[in-house]
Amino acid sequence: MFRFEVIARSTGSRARAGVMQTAHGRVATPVFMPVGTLGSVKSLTPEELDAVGAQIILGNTYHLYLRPGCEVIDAFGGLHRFMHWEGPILTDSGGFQVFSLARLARVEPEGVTFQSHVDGSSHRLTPEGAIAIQRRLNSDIMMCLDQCVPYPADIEQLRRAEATSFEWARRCRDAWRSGGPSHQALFGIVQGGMDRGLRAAAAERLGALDFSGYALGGLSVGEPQALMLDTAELSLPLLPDEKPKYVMGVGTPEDLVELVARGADMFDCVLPTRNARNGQLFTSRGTLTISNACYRQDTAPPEEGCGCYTCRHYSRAYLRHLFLSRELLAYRLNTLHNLHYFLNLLHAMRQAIRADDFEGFKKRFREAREI
RNA sequence: GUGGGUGUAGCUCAGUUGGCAGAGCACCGGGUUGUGGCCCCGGUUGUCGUGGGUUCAAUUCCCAUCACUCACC
Repeated sequence: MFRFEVIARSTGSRARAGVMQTAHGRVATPVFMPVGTLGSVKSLTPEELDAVGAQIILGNTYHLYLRPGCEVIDAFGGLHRFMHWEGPILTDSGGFQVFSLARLARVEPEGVTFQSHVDGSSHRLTPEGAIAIQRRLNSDIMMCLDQCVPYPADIEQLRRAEATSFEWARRCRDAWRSGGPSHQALFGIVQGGMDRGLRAAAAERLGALDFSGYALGGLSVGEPQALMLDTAELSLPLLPDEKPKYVMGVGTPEDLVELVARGADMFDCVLPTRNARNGQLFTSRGTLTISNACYRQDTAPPEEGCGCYTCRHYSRAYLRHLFLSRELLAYRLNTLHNLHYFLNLLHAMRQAIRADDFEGFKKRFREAREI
């Protein structure tokens, strides 16, 4: 059911364009996936997401399992009908959240025991359990349970987390296969921190497990951008060329351009949506902090020439007013603009790769920010 | 009219046994990378109600006065 095909490659870089076929539709890559952790891309309806160009969105196992709970989503046959989004959905396994949100996470070979950040209740998440939950959510792409390590970390800590993540990946794959042929895809996640030897070994041995696709985890966890890019540059070519490659949790527009150049196909990041709610707008010339006093009487849209709903109808002065007044509309309009910017950026990259002009695209992208 | 209370940053209020005036919020910048509309980091702001007195020094002690406020008549 799940298929991926590379349809164009850039000659001056590793950038490539492809098509991913999922149970709920096709996705053109490279792609940016808006994050809808709790079954909603915050402040937007699915119709608006569609209109702004979203092809696939993210949901989160950890969050949805804790609230509203699988039995609620079961009644709808999965997340799609529950949230009224009939396009593709990728669910994160919850590994990252257990370590970033939950209290008292304890890792054992069997799985991870943690306390809910919602009500303090105790839970255990195992690789098999993570797959079982994602089956019930009925996502198009499931992710393996893994262990993410902050930066910096010592080599022993990295080694242990990578070993655990690999073992869990193997068990996730077995659990996935044990149910017979599935319309759901499963991606493996490469860990190993910023240690080159560990990363390379992790990428190679995970690549042998024949997942539907592969992800780089544990990036953008506090390391300098150059180190993140170096780590991705080292790891991406070591993963099977015919499979989609997903860099998790990244990143800024600059990060995305640099990672596409290094062969990445998929991204997700909270930056466009979260920063929208915090008043930061992304434009081709850089970021714009809408609360700044210089926009108080500015009648121009956030970005001149931008085709998004927000820029076609509203001024910086009005958006500033809405944001400072904490009006709900501020979150919606800012989110619409930022997602439009990110999705449009990826659209432009796909076109450039297909026309084999990715280098030209990069040049124009950089020049716009230098003005 | 009588008695009491309160006047300190834009707002709500600390404080000083007399020694360069503080907090929270607001405001102004910055941050945010597999999401808690959260949070974090910097910064600006004062005739200390007014006028006198005592003192080397008063926002602080004393006197007067004004404003607001409460109780009683």
